[in-house]
Amino acid sequence: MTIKDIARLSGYSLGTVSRVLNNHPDVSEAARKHIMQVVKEQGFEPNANARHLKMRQPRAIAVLVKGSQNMLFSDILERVQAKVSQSGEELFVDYLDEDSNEVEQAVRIYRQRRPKGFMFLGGDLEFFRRYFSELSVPSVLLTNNAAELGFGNLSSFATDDERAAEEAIDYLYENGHRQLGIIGGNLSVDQISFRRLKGIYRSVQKNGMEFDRMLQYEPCRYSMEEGYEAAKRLIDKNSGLTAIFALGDVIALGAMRAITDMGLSVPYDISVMGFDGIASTQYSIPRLTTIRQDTEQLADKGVRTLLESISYELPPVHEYVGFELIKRESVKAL
Amino acid sequence: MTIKDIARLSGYSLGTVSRVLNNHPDVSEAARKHIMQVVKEQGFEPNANARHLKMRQPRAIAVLVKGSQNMLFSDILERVQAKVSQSGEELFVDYLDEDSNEVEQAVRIYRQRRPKGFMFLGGDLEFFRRYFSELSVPSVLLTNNAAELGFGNLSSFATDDERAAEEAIDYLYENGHRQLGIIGGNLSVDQISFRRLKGIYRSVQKNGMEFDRMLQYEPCRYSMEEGYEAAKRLIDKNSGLTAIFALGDVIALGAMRAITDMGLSVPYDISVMGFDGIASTQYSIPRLTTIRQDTEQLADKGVRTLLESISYELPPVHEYVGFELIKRESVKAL
DNA sequence: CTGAAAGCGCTTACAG
DNA sequence: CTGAAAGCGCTTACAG
Repeated sequence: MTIKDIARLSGYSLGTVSRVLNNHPDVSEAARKHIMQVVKEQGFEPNANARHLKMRQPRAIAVLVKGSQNMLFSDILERVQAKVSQSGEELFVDYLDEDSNEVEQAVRIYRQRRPKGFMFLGGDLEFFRRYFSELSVPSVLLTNNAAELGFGNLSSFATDDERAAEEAIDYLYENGHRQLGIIGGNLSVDQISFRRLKGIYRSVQKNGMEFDRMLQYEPCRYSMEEGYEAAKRLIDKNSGLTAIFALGDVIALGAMRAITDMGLSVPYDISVMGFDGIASTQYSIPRLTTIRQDTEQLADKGVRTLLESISYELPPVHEYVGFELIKRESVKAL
Repeated sequence: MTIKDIARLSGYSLGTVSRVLNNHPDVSEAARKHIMQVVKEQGFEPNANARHLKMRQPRAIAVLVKGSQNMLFSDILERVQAKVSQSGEELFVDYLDEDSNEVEQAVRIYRQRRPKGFMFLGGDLEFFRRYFSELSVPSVLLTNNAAELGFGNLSSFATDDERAAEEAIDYLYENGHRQLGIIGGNLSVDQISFRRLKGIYRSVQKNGMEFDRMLQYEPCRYSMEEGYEAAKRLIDKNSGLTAIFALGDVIALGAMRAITDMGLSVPYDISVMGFDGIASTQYSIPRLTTIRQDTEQLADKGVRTLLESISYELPPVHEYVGFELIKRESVKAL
């Protein structure tokens, strides 16, 4: 079933059928009606490959997601999908490992499929610095700020990780905690955890606290499993801790389990705080105190900006969206 | 940059370049080497639209996932992706709402993109019965058994939900529980929960227990939030329960939170058991006793069967993969 | 082993 | 308002 069959069946020419299918104005009402009816009857849908080949400006927007198990990203993706499909665009979703090169992958996808825009859920600025110049279509990076890169076709929306982490530590400080442990991330590689660490230092200094990186920090990846192990290592080498700030909720969830397994209680022996605000933190026992990233804003601004910069020539924008410190049960006042 | 440019740059014809790109055997070593070098230099990738348009037998496999927040499906998807990309195939992933019609969506995708196979993560047999005949490419349904439908191009791999649920209840019975509550699913619509319910009834009868559907069952969707509410409703109307079996882990996690909020303890006042075996059940407090579905087997058999039936004409296969009852902390012996 | 040519299913100036 | 025709970037018989 091709457009040719529809032409034959309707008695009109190829061109007219195509015009009807593409909602061109210069076609008679009679033709439109008749052709649409045949299209319905046959359940015909134009072949996307042929269409894109011809149109040179394809409909699809590609989304690259770093980590398929990342609940924060699934949350954002779900919203992005709703908004994009509402605007009639097509979405092409691709998942990558947490530490693979999303920009190289985007370049590959660009050459193969010519999407008209890219949305990155998570991204490493180093990869962007090195490879992004090969990408000429409008793009948006979510959850990481790319202002310093200065690319003309790359916008970004993120949480102000530094300020958010600073507030987290301030909150712990206000609640009487002086011996803090930090788990998660990897300062040398990952800018996001680096920024959060920076905010942590700022609060530590501002409040006149001590911070011994050897004794109070354990890096780990963003998973419950690694959060569990990191918390154990940290507590093993530093038994004086009264609170642990995890750089991600899943890390925090793993840490709470580890603390419990060590015969300690959250929050009576050790308080725990997370970062992200994923749904399950509301149902954990105890409920997790965390910094909620505004996934709705992130998705909304991201999609709007991407769509706009596909339609018009616009300068890139780099914005922080609000975050919220959610006080729940996992932090105790000393 | 098209294949034409590569032809010009390398001094060979279009056809030869194409042959090199597609690894055809009948091309000289010299030509292959030279052309590949030019391709490398230019970072050229053939346009997928043109290729698929011409080849009529496209590379892509489409995966339809019901529910983007479903951790069981993300787990399976991650494995499916690894296996498929390892075999050099392309993957097209599309997410749907939990209750939207995946088969209609597949028909739409088929007409637009002509994938050479479909993989369904989750699926409603009613939708398959009504619409699947419009799909003529090899397909595999995961986590639900489609044997009764008898389609020649649809295989399926699933957990034997009935037996698994029966074992779950047996286990609760062996541990002294007689007053059971069940939450989750919706017998009238959803076959999977219907099968689990069937297994539950079987165990109940076999063990000579009582079961009053009004007082011992609360349907709900697969989310922590609904699990939370369902558990509350159930306990409110029936205070004698000693154990709750949730038809999904996320439901169970929500239920544990609800029980705790009611001032009760898991497992000392009420035992809780889940279904699925998602990773976070290992880190919840208490750790959740559950039925683990074998996502590795599901993904492996699913991908292998799909790939094979794309290459050869094979009769469909419908198999159950093993499951495992994981005994953890949320169930107490009475 | 290689080139010239047809054709995949569409869209869109160009005439009329 | 409509049709005939060119062409998007590829692949693959068909000759040689």
